[in-house]
Amino acid sequence: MVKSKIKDPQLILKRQRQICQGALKVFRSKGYHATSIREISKACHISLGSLYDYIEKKEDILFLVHKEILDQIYDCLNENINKFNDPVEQLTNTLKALFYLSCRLKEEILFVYTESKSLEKKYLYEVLGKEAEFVNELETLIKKGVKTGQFICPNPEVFSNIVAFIWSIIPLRGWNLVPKNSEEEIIEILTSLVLKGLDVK
Amino acid sequence: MVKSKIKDPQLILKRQRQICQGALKVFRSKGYHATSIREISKACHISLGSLYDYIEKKEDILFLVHKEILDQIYDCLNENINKFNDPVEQLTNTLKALFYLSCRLKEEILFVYTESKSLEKKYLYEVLGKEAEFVNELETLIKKGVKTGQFICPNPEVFSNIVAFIWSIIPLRGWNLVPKNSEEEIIEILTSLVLKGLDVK
Amino acid sequence: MVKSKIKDPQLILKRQRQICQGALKVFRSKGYHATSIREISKACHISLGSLYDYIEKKEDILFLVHKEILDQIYDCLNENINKFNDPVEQLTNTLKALFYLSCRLKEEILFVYTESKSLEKKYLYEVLGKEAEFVNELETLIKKGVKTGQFICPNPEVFSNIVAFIWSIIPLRGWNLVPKNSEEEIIEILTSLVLKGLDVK
Amino acid sequence: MVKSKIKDPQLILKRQRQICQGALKVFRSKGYHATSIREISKACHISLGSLYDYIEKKEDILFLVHKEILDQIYDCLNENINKFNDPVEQLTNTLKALFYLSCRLKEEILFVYTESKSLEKKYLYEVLGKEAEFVNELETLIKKGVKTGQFICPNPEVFSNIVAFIWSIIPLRGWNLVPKNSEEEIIEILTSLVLKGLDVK
DNA sequence: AATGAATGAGAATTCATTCAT
DNA sequence: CATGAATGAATTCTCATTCAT
Repeated sequence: MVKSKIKDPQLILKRQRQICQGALKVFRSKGYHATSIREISKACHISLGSLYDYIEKKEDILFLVHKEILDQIYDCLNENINKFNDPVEQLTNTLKALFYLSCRLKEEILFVYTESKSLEKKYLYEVLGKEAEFVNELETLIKKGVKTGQFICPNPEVFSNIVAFIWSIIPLRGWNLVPKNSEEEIIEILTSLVLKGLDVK
Repeated sequence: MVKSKIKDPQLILKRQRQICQGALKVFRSKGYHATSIREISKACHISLGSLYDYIEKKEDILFLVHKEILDQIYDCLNENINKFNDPVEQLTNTLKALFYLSCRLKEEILFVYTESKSLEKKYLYEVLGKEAEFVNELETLIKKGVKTGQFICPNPEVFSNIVAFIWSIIPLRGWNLVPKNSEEEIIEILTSLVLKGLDVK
Repeated sequence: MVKSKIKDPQLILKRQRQICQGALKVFRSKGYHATSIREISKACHISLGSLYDYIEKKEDILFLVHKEILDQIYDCLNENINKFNDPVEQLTNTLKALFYLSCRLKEEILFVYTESKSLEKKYLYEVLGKEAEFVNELETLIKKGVKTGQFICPNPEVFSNIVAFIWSIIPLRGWNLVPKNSEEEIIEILTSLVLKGLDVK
Repeated sequence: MVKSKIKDPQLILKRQRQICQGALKVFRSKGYHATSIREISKACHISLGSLYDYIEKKEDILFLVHKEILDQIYDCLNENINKFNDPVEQLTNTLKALFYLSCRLKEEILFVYTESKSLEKKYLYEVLGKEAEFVNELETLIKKGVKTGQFICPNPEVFSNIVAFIWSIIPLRGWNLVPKNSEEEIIEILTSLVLKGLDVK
C-alpha cells in the first residue's frame, strides 16, 4: 500500500513498524500536524533520508499508524467473537474484551478518531472500509441473537453502529470519567446498557 | 478571554463574531491546521493587520470558534430542559432537541471533537469545563428521575456521560449511518436506548 | 502573467524588475539550476518571504528574466527597422543595430538560449511566440526587398530564420572569435554574408 | 580522463559507454540537472554502487556524454573531408554530410549546446578544445580554396567559425523551421548560403 | 482603527555520495 | 566487482506574526 524504494520486503516491514512506533510516540503528545518529519525521524532512530526510502510522504506515516492501530482492534475482535456459541455469551465476552482493549489503547483510539480526517482519500477509504467491516461483524452477531429470539432489535444495522461507537467512549471521553470511576465499573455499566438495549433479561 | 488591542468592547464582539463565522467556513473544509491566517482573513473580510488587532495568535481563533459552537449547544440544552416538569418528559424532550441540533451542527460538532486537542491548556480547560457543565445538567436531571422512582440508575454520573457521548454519534459516525437510515429513525432508536438504559417502561 | 500576492501594481513592477536584475547577476555566473532561491533573494535584496509575495515559484523568476531580455531585443528591432525606407538600407541598419545589441547582451542572450528549455510549457510557448514574431518581422522585410527586386530569395521564411540565428553567433560562440577579432570586424563579415545570401550587389 | 576504481581498462570502457547511453536517454527528456543519479543508474542497468566504481561524481557522466557526442561529429567530419580533392567539392560534400548528421543528432547537439556550461573547467576546456579543432579543419579547407582562387574570403578564421555555427541551426532552431520546411530544402539553402559567402560561382 | 507589505524561521522533500555486505 | 541501504546537507516553499503608513 505504501510505496518504498527498498527492495528487501522483510526490511520494509521491519522499518515501517519501527517508523510506526516512533511516530506514534510523538503523535500522541503533539498530534499529527504539529509533528515534524525530523521529530519522527529522531523518534524512530532512522535518518531523514532513510525514512524517505520507506515512505513517499508524511501522510504515508499517518496511514501506517492508522493501520497498525486498526489491526490490533480487529485482531482483538476476531480472537474473541467465536469463543462462545450462545449469542448472549458471545456478545458479552466480545464487548468486554473490546472494552478492555479500548482502555489499553486509549490514546491510539483517540488518535484514530481525531486524525483520520487528515488522511488522503485513498487511505481514508481503506480505513473507513476496515471500520465498516468491524461494524458488520457486530451486526451479524446481533442478527444471530435476534433469530434465536434472545435479542430484540428492530434495526440491527443502526444498533451495531451504536455499539461500535459506545465502545470508543473511554478513549474519547475518559478524561471526565476515569478519574472518578474505575474502568471496570464503567465497562460493567456500558455492557449492561448494550444488553438492555437488546432487551436481554 | 481573548486579548484585543481595540478599546471599543462592542466592536470587539462584532469583529470576533465576524472572525468566527469566516474561520468556521474555511475550517470546515480544510481543518484548523491546514487553514492559513490569510485564508481566514479573506473569509471574514478583515485585513490581515486588523485581524491581529482582535486576536493575539492563530489559536485564539480556534478558541473563539469552539466557544461559538459550544454556546449554541448549551443554549439548546437550557432552552429545552425546563419545558416540562415530569423527568421522563423532560429527558425525552431535551434529548430529542439535542439530537436534532446535533444533526444541524454535524460539521461543527465533529470539528470540536477533532480539533479541541489543538487548544492550549488555558483554553482547553475552559472548553472541558463547559462540557462538564453540560454533563452535570444531565446528571441532575437523571438524579431527579431516580428520586421520583421513574429511573433506575446506579451511577448517574457515568450514565450522564454516556448520554452526552451518545448524543454526538451522528456527527461522529453519521457517514456510516445516515446514507441508509433517516435521521429521525436513528434519533428514535437512540432515545429509546437511553430510556431502556434507565429502565423506563 | 506572473501571479503576485501584492495589490499595488506599481510596486509589483518595481520589485519584479529588482528581482530580475538580482537574479540575472547570479544566473550569469552559476546558471539557473545551480542558483538557489536564497542566493537570488540576497542578490536582489529582498527577503525570502517577500520574494514569494511577488512570484509563485522559482520558475517564475526564470520567465521574468527571459521576458526582460527579450523585451530589450524587440525594442531594439522595432526602434531600428523603420528608420529607412529602402529595403537594403533598412536591413543593413537593423542588422547592425541588432549585432551591436548582441555584443552588449552577450551573456543575457546566451542565458536565454541555454535556459529556455527549463521553462514550463506555458512560459515556453510565450517565449517561443515572441521569437517567432521577431523572425516574422525580418521575413516581412525580406519579402519587401524581394518585391522591389533588390533581394533574391527563394524561401524568405527559412532565410529569415537563418538571419535570426546568425544574429546570435557572438553570444553563442564569441569565446572562440572575439579574443582574436574585433567585434566590429565580425559584424562587418556577418552583415556582408547576409547581403550576399540575398544577392545584393 | 574520468577516474575509476576498477582495474580492467576494457571493462571501464564498456561500462562507461553503457553509462553514456543510459544517461543520454534520460538527459534528452529531462536535462542534466533534473536527472538524478538514481534515474541514470536505472537507465543504464548498473547499480548505484557500481556506477560510482566507474565515475567519481555526477559531472563525470556529463563529460562522458559530451565526449561521446563530439566524437561522432568529428568522426563524420574526418570521414568526409578528404573524399574529394577539389576544394569546392570537398566543402560541399563535407557540409552536406555534417548537415545530415546534425539532423540525426538534433537532440544530442542541442544538449551539448545547452549543458556544456555545467561542465567544470577541466572538462569544459577539453570540450572547447575539441570544438576548436573542428573549426580549424574547416579553416584549413577554406584557406586551401582561397589559395586556389576558388573561394574569396578575407578572414577564413571568422568565416570557418560562422560555418561551424550555421551547421548547428537545425538542432538549435529546428522547432521553428522543420515543421514547415523539409530538412533537405533547408540543407540546400544553408549550403548555398555558405558558398555564396565564399563567392563561389 | 485599518491596511497590507515585509520578515525569517521552519516545514517537507530530494539527492549525490558513501559504505557495509 | 557488485549491490543497494543509509546518510544529512541543501533545496524550495509556506506561514504566523510584525510594523510602517
